[in-house]
Amino acid sequence: MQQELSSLLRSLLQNPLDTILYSSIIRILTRTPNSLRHGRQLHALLFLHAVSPDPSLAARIAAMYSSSGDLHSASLLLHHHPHPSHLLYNSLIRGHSLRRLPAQVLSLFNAMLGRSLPPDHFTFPFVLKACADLPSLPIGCTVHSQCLRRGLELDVYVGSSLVNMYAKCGEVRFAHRLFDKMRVRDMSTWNALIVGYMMMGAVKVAGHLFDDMPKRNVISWTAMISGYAQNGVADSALQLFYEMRKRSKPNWVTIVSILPACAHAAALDLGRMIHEYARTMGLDSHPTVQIAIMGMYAKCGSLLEARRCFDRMPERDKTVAAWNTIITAYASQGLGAESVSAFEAMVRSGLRPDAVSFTALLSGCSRAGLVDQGMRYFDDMTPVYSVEAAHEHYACIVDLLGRAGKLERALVFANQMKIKSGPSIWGALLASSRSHRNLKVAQIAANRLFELEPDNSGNYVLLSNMYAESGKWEEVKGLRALLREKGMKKSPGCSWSEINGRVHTFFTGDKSHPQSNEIHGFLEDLPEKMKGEGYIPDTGFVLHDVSEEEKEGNLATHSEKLAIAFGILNTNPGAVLRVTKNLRICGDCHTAVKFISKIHHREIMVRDLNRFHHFKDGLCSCGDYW
DNA sequence: TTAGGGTTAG
Repeated sequence: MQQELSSLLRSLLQNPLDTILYSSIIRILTRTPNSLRHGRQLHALLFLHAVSPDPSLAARIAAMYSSSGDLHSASLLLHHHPHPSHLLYNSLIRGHSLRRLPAQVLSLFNAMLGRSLPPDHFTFPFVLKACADLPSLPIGCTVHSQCLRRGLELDVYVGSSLVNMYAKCGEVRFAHRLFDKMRVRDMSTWNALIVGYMMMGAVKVAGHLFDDMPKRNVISWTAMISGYAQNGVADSALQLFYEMRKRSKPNWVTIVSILPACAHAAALDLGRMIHEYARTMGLDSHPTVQIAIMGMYAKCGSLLEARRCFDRMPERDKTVAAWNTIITAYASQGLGAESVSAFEAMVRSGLRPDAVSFTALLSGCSRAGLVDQGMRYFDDMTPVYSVEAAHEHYACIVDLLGRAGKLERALVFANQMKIKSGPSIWGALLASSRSHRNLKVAQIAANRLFELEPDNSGNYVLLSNMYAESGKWEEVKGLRALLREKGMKKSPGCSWSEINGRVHTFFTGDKSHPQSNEIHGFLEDLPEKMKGEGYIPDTGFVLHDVSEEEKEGNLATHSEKLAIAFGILNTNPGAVLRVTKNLRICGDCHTAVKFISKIHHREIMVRDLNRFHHFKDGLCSCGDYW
C-alpha cells in the first residue's frame, strides 16, 4: 500500500491536473488510518491547481473526511458544491450514520430528495440504520415505501437493513415476513432477525433461527450470546460461548457480551476465567472490555478486583463510563462515602459527570443514609453540572428519604416533581413504606402503581404482605383474589450460588436438589442453634394466613437459606460464600444469615435485587439499613 | 454498504 501510494504521488507531481490520480490516492488514504493530514494536503493541492472535482471525486473526498470522523469538513464540501451529486450525499449519509447521528442522516436524506436526487441501494441501508437507531417506525415505514418505489425492497443490503429496522422498532413479525420474502439472504439478514427476536425476549425462536442458519460468523455467535445474557439466560450464554470457542474466534465484542452473563450468575470464578482468556487472546486492552470486566467484578461482589482493574486503566481511558462503573460498584456495596469521593475525584480529573454518574452517586448516598449530602447533589445537578434530573434521579431521592424513614417528606417530594411521576417513583416509596411498616403511605403508593402498571404482580404481593403483617386478613383475601382473577402469579423466590465452578439454583421450598435431604436436615437444626444465640423468628415476612409454626416452616426453606446451607455443606470451613437472589432478601433471612455467619464463622455475601449484603461475625455491611 | 457491545434507581 505504502509503495503504491508513493508511486501515485510521484505521478501526481508530473500530472497535477489528473483527477483520476487524485481519486485513486484519496481512495487509499480513506482506507488508511490516521491519514487525515495527508488527505487535507491533497485537498488543498486540488484547490491550488484549481482542479474542479467531478461528482465522483467530490464524493470520494467527502468519504475520506467522513471515515476519519471529520464530518464538519465533509459537510462544508456539500454546502459549497454548486451541484452536489447523489454520490456526494451518499458519502455524507454514510459518514453520519457510522457516527450514529440519525437526525442528521434523515435531514441529509430529505435534502437529497428535495433536490430530486435518486437514493440507491447504497443510500437506503444507512438511512434505515438511522431509523433503527432512533428508533422510529413511522419514518422507517416511509423510507420502506421509497425502497418499494425504486424496486429495491428485496436487494440483499436494503432488505437486510429493512429487517433490522423493523426488528429494532419492535415489529419483529413484520421483519420476519420480509425475511421470508427475500430470495437472496446473507448472514446479516439472519443476524438482524435473530437480534430482533432476542430483543423481544423470544429466546427460543432466535435459537431455532441460529440452528437453521446455513453459515454463521462472529456476529451471529455474539448476537446469540448477548441475547441470552440480556434475557437472563446466563447458562445458555455461557454454554454457547464454550461452543463458539471451538468453531469461531471470539472478538472483543464477544467478551463484552459474555461478561454480563457471569455478572448475572454472580459466577466470580467463571468471570475470572473469562478475564484471563481475554488477556491471553489480547482482547482486554479495549476500554469497553475493561469497563465490562470491572462491572463483572463489581456485580460478583469483588470490589477489590474491580478497583484494581480501574487503577490499571491508562488515564486517557478513564472515561465517564469507567468512573460511573466504579461509583456504582461502591454504591452497590452501600459504601456511600466512597461513591462520593470517587465522584469528586472524577470531577477533579476534569470530566463532566452525566446522568448515569448522578444515578450512581445518589443511590450510593441513599444506601448509606447520607440524606443531606444526597439532597445537596440533587439540588446542584442542573445549576452546577448541567445535568437534567430525570426519573431515575427522582426515584433515588424518594428512596433516599423513604429509606431514612422520612416517608411523608418522600411523598411530598414525589407529588411535587417537575416531571410526570412514573412507576419507579412509587415503587421506591412502596418499598420504603414496607421497611418502615407505614401502611398509610404504602396504600397511596400502591394505588398509583396499580394504575401505572396493572400487571406487575410484585406490587400486589407487597401490599398484601403488609396487610398480612398488620393482621388485615380481609384485605389480604381481596388482593389475592384480584391476583387470581388477573391470572398473575407471585414470582417465585430463587437463589443461586457458584460452588466449585458450577452454579447451583434453588427455589423457595425446593426439594429437587440431589442433596436436598442434607440441606433440609441442616436447616432443621438451625433454629435451635440460633435461638441459643438469641434469635426470634420474624414471621411477618410470610404471605399466608397460617399458624405460627407453619409460618416458621415456610421461612426455613426460603431460597437464600437453601443456597447458604448447600454452600456451607459443600465448601471448606472459612471459604467465603456468595449467594445471589432474584428478589429482595427478606427480613427474617437477613437476621438468620447474620446468625449463620456467627455460628459457622463464615463470611457470606448475598447479592439481592438491589445491593450487596456482606455478613460477617453476626453483622451485615448494610448495618440493617436497606 | 447491512448484522453483535460497556456504565443506570426500586
